[in-house]
Amino acid sequence: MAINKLSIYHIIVEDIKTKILKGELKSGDMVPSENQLSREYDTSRVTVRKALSVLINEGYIFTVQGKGNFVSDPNLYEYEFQFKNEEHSLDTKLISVEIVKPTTDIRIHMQHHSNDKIVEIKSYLTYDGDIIGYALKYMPYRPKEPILEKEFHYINLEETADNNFGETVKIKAESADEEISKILNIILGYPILSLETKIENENNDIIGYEKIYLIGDRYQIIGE
Amino acid sequence: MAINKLSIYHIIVEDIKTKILKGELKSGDMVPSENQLSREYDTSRVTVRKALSVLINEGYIFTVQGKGNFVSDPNLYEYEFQFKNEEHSLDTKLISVEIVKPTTDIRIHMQHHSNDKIVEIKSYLTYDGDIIGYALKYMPYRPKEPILEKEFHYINLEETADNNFGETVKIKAESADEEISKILNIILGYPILSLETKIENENNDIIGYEKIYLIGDRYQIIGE
DNA sequence: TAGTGGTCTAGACCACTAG
DNA sequence: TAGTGGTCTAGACCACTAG
Repeated sequence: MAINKLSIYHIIVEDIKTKILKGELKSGDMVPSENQLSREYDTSRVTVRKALSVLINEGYIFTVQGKGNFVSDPNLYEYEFQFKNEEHSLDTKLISVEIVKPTTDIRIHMQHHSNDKIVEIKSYLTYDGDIIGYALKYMPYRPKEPILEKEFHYINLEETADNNFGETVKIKAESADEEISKILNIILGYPILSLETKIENENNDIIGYEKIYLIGDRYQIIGE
Repeated sequence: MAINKLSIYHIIVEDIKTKILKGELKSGDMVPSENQLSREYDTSRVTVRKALSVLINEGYIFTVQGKGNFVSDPNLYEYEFQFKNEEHSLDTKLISVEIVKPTTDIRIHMQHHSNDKIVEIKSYLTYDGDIIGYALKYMPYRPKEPILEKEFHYINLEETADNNFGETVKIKAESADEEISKILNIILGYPILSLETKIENENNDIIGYEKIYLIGDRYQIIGE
């Protein structure tokens, strides 16, 4: 096997990875600034940014402009999950599935600190065929590792009863906004009851985030 | 919504994407060399490389040192998904599936701290054919590695199995805002019941986010 | 050998964040 | 305001490819 001469940015990448793996840099910690790293490695800022881009791309850190780069939560590189319907008359109808860049809001909800794109699933909630709501689901998306030939499975969001993981639910009364009103064919400001769900694993990491918008004057959610 | 001024590298990215989508650049075709693009866009090679790195990252092209950059196999960024409808009365109707830049709100929800695009799925929730809600789903998006010829499979969202993942759901009663009211065709302030779900993996990373908007005064959800 | 991408310099100015 | 990341310049030299 050939021994590759490490370029400066590779060295920086390996150093920071090592610090993260050793625990010297923990989740949420700020990585030394670009200027600091430039001085530390006696290199240009461009080279430092090249190194950071690699780390961002691999999910080790994430960037917040004006603040710095921060260590991500431990990543999952495989996402297998599906969405499941409630076992009631309430049903869903797929609107769209997209792989997108997550918004800040979504990232916060999902505690998604990496640079990874996420899967967004939009669907209608129907009851006896009628659209009574709108559901938004978010999941981290990751391509397979080059070596690993695995498939991504999106596991049922609803089925959480039989697992050991936790979930948090928020129930809100909202007014239909432009997007939602369009989607649900209701007027702006129309009251909406929303259910926001965070799916967590045994480490309390959020592995999924879902928000369901129910047309507010038609349904009332009673839950826990 | 703010209008983002396009940087040079963004322009290059969009131009090349357009050419690929229009078929002017086909799978296997060589992208103009870095020097050619530098001259064409009257910019530095560093900026051109920045643009190419974005395209590489998104799976549109791949690099071969000493030869050039080449358009990836279209199949690489296509993804398949299925949706299963329970035979219940509540149903969903797909509105759109897009790969978009996440809004701040979405990023927060998904705790997605990068600017990566995400998959956005919009759908109606119907009941007996009537639109009763609107669903927004978000998932991280990642193109496959150029070399890997794998497909993305979006497995039935509704169909669940016993999985090891968790989810968090927020149920809200909202007032229809402009967007939702438009989508759901209800007046501003109209109550909306929303269901927001975050799907997490075993590491509690948010791998999916969904928000469902249900017209609030028409339905009542009973669950747990 | 000519052309390609890979790494890197030593700056510059802009945008965003927080006090 | 000071510090951070974002974009960009106008070069340089190295590594790889193919004729």
